[in-house]
Amino acid sequence: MTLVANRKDPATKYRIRRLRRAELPVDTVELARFLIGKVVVREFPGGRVSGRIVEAEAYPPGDPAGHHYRGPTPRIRSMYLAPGHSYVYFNYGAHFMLNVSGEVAGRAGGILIRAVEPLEGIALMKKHRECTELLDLTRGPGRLAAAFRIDRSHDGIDLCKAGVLWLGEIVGTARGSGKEASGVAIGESVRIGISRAADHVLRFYEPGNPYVSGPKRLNAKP
DNA sequence: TTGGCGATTGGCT
DNA sequence: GCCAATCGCCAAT
Repeated sequence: MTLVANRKDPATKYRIRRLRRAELPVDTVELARFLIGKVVVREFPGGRVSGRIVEAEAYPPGDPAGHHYRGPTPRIRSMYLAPGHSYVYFNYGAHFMLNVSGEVAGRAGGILIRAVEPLEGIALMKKHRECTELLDLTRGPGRLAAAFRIDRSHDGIDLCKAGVLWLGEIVGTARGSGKEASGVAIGESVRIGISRAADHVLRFYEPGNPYVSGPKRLNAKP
């Protein structure tokens, strides 16, 4: 199932290797699936916060629900970067959203990281969120950004490079990778909270994982 | 220059 | 389950 069992062993360390750009699918929808099971790592001077991606949504080129639908604007410039760059925006006057660019440079596509399963730095996440409920720390895009203290300054970062924010894969456990390596199916559904293209099945999640957000009807288990 | 609106959350019924 | 809060973006004036 999940890696939640590791809570029983606080000393558990994860070995995480950074993803290389060359291994990322150059396609927003494929990359969204690929990222399920991968890890978001946030480095602080005092420690590290990391979490395993359990839910993501694709906003591919031509998608009426995508910010890039009406052509390029200053805000969305990072979605035009090569796959594996961050696109961070501020929404509803209150929350930052972390996205990963998914198309070849010059073409816009984004993947919204909607939820992660906390791995390292849980105490730090609780502090950032001012919340002690483990299940509420990173379940939802706004919460995840707050727990990782991701803001506008993290827009346009190369996530395949060492730095304050990067993408990785757990080394040494089958649960570290996505569908192909683990053999576990990835759930699919329509996306959450949008009005246009509301019937497109572009949301991907790990069935049964308690850190997946959204209503039950969208989170069918295997 | 302005107003409508949003890839959400948390609090209250 | 419903709904207000809140503010940056951008299309239209």
